[in-house]
Amino acid sequence: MLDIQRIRSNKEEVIELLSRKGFEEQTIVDIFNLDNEWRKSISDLENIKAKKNNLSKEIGKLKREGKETEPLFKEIENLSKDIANYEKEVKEKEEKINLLMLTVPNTPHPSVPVGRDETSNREEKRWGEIKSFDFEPKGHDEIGESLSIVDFKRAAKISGARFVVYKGLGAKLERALITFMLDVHTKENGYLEVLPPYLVKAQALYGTGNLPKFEADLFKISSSDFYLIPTAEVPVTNLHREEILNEESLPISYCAFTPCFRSEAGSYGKDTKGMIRQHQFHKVELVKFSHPDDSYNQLEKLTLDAEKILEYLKLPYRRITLSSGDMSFSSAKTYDLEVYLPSQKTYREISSCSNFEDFQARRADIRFKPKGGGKTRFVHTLNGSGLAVGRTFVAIVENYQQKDGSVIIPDVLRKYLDGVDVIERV
RNA sequence: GGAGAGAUGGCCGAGAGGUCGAAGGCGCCUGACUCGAAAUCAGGUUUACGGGCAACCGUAACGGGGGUUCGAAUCCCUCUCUCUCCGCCA
Repeated sequence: MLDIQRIRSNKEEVIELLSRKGFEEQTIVDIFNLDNEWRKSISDLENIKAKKNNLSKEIGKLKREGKETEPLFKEIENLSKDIANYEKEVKEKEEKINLLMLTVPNTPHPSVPVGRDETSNREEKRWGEIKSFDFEPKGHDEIGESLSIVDFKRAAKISGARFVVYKGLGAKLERALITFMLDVHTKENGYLEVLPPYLVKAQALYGTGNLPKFEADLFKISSSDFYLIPTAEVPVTNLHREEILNEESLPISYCAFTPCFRSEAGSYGKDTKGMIRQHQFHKVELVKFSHPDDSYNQLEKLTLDAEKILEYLKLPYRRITLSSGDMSFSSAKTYDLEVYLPSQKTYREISSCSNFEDFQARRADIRFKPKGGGKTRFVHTLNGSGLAVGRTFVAIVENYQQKDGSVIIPDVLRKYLDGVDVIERV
């Protein structure tokens, strides 16, 4: 949620910034006008209330002195009627404003390239060498099935499309990746591991900005008010909901492994084969709560922490800055990390690292008390995948495939796989 | 799932229709004393919103929502959460 003060005092600037995200001006104008009306009404309302409070006090005083109070009651009755009317008006305006405010996306940071879609994304760097194969590299789904480490057909039998069953060394490789990533982040990068609930209340999803706009992307439990988390970002960011943190404790860095559940509504026909786009996948997520002055520095660090995993695994990748139009609703700046997939001869997203500034903190009410005293301020929240485990699995299988259909295990993972250094057909 | 108890400021804890934004204690801040510190003494110490250049003024908040009343932390309804006991389960 934006600070409504920004709309009050810098309406034109907010409109311009949001237009970069393709957000229409009218909503901001509506909010601005409603807010003006609201302030007028609330001011009137509070004046009447003050009058009534004074009369009530007066009655108390007269009663104690044993004096007549009857004459005051008529006046109070009128004031009460006025109050009821104004209250209704104020409440209606508040609700309207709130509803609108929840649909306003975060403003993009000035460093974000302006553009309407991914064609305006800016490549920041490339790392690693793209392997040249002396054969036609296969897709991970084909390799995986021939090695019997994944099974799409049986997954479909159980759960339908966009699911996979990992088997044998496949299951073990997935598990190894999770442990490996968590080890790096907790032992080398200074994150505290948390293991949060996978079912959350709607309130948590409002906090991160997934609701109210993106209900269709989520799985909701029909027998209760729970939603399945689309990412660990939701429970972990809400860890400090409605809290006032110590300034000295910032930045707070968490990493969390969770499954993620996404309905993938509207992505029919996209990535239908293989494990790229699933209803359920695993992810190790990095989440930071930062001092506002430090958050862009923390974004760089967090992105490097995610890149480190790719570098340890020797997977070629590039970093891009998403353009204003390609960025998510809540984000002020996002780096995507894309790993190279030989079968597609292109880079595919494997991590998305964002600074939300105070957008989520405002929604979830996460603040800190400045050291020298003064008003509590909202923290900045950040998060990034470190990494999407399923897609890392895909990248390893494809990049480490050999002509005979086997897959070499990257050095750093072997100790997690009881020393297995290659997955071969049995 | 059944029965009961509870939720008050950063924390503990009083308050049982008006003088309560809320006693008292702890903590924290400032000052005095001290070479300095501890101890002691004095004062201060919630948040959000609106108005104001500001001093400050107003409104709201005692778990959330609603109600009774001129007036609610206090009475009523409801929801949530926590604790205890029983059942069930990993």
